[in-house]
Amino acid sequence: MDHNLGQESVPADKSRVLNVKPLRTLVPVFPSPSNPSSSSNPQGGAPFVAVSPAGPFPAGVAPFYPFFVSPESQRLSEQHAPNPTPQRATPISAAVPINSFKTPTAATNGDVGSSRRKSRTRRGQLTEEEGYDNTEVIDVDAETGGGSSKRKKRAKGRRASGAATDGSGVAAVDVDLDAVAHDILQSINPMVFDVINHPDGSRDSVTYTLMIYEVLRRKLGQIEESTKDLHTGAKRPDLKAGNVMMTKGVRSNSKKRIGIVPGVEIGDIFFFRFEMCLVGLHSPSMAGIDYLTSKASQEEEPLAVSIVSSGGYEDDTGDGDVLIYSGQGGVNREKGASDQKLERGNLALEKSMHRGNDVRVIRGLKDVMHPSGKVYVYDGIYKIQDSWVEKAKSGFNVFKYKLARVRGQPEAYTIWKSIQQWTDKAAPRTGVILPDLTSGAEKVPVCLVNDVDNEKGPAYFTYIPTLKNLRGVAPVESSFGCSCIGGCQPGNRNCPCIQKNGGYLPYTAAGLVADLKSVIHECGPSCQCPPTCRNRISQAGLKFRLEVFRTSNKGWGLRSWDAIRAGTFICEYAGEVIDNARAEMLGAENEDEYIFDSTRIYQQLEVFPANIEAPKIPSPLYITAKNEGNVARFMNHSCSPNVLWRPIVRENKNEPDLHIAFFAIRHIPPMMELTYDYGINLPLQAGQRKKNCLCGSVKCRGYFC
DNA sequence: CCGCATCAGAGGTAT
DNA sequence: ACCTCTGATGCGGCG
Repeated sequence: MDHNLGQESVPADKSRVLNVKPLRTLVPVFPSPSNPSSSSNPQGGAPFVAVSPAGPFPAGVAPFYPFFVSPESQRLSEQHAPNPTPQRATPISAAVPINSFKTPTAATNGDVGSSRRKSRTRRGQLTEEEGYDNTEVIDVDAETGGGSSKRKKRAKGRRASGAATDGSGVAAVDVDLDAVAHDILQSINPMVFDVINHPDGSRDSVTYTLMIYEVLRRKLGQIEESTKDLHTGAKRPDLKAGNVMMTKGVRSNSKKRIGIVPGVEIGDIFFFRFEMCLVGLHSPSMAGIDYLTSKASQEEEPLAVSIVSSGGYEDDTGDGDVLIYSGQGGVNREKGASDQKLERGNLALEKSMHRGNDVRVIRGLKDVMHPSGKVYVYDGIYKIQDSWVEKAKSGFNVFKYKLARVRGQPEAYTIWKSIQQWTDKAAPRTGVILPDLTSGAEKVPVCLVNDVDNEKGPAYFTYIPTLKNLRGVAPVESSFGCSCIGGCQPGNRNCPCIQKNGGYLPYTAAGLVADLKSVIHECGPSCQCPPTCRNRISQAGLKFRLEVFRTSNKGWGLRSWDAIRAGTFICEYAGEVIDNARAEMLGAENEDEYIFDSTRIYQQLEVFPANIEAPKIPSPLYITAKNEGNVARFMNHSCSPNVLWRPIVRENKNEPDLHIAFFAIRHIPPMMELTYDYGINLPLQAGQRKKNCLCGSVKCRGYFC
């Protein structure tokens, strides 16, 4: 937590800054806090307060943040009203009609969004009751185009997934996937659809689309594996989730376009082909070449739009800015190999070359964290320089295209290449101060890097990989853990740990959090399952090759050499558990900038407001990482964070083992800073200690605690 | 650990 | 109806 208290402040006494030694004894040296307005912070009482955007807010507490306002209007409201009264932050019933879910009937989907938007606008002017009554609910099922043959009876009505959380802890046997998807879509903040349905994409629309896809995909996968023997469930959750999104029109940039795609940034990464489809980057669910037909482009000839290079055709080239791409065709399921023809994608590439058109390039790479899977890196705009025909090994003709990256674009694929070189020791990582600041305390080294200025490192602290809890925590209901000798199995309805999580394992097979549940119940000391149990994700230590680096204006920060998938556990907040009084004292006097305070309110995911309830955390948790801590102490604040924390309770007879775990909330490309929302203490008083926020996001609210 | 084969799939285009 | 640089899984070979 390297708050920068004004970059103008003078760095602390440099003589105290370490230069050698095991970094186990690194201790932070902070510029003396220049925030005089510290006042006592009466935050007692309220246990963890997580304000759902939909409220309700704690008595006497006003929302500090206009949750339901679009980024644009939000900026305005912040400019004009320092203490914004959220005009639209009215409570919304749990069941929100998804009135924007008109299935695009016309194949030319460009205008669908606008018509939908219009209806939404009109709706926005209705009174609250009218706006949320159910008369206009569109039955999602009635509109389901494909996959209807698979639909079963909806015995449980709209709450098929309710079985997962009804407290019985028993997963429903008869789970209707469409009903589950329906429920998830229903739980989405309607504001999100206003953003998504805009014909032109935006960063928000892309982010929301991907978040919804993730939740759908993981939920469907979770159901699938827990009901495997019953032949219900989607074998390919990625496809099923994508199909649902397409059918319901939950997608961005549905109109194909040449060149940049609004809201999709160079360097963005994807883990499924469908993700790129849903945000309008590359539509085909499998094919490598996307193109506009002559009809769609109103031209005489087809034109290429984007290509995915997945290495399937040996497209290797040493240069990160040049790509040799093979055409499509020449393989037939039954008839085997043949010559490729100048048609479809091949023809489109040819025409694009002659016109000198932009072509988007996505590079598919092997995902080192998940060797079976791939990661797709959007590498920006290329132009086709050359094309020719080659004889492939099979003896048949293959089209080849040489593409060169347009200059002046942000780095993307080359970052991956650099990291690979550092890994292979083919090139040194410059600016390394320490190769491993954990001194071996973690399984993976965490290097300390500064290629910005002359700071030699953070001040002394002791690196500890996990939480130190000297005082007992108030007991929750007694539990004695599970007896899953070989590890907890998805379908096991008798496992008490699975029951505590509502009938499903909280983590997917890939180790991602399946849900946005407020509290995660992991197996713990009183369980008989092995450390490799899938329900012990947060106990396995660091997996990613993290580095603590010097930011340009926020002191030290944290980032990763490895790409991090949304939903992945990153690390816990290690440190020393302290009590409320001590936390208040240290915090109020600005003696400790490394306090984690579970009572701080932070912006919840605005996509699923109704999904978020106040976590039933046994008691408020205060942790200081000033003298002892792990990598989490270096994570900076952002108002548009890419990381989120969740409380984790580990089964431990009468002594609940409470931890704070950090998860990625979106895909994070390598070397992008990891940040979470520190939140603020409530009630927020004028002049209360606040820190100026430097996150630079358009959603920046200006301060945090 | 790695490649290979298998196979059910999806959207979009072509017919 | 046809096409496709998927993605999960299982097998056999490799060192």
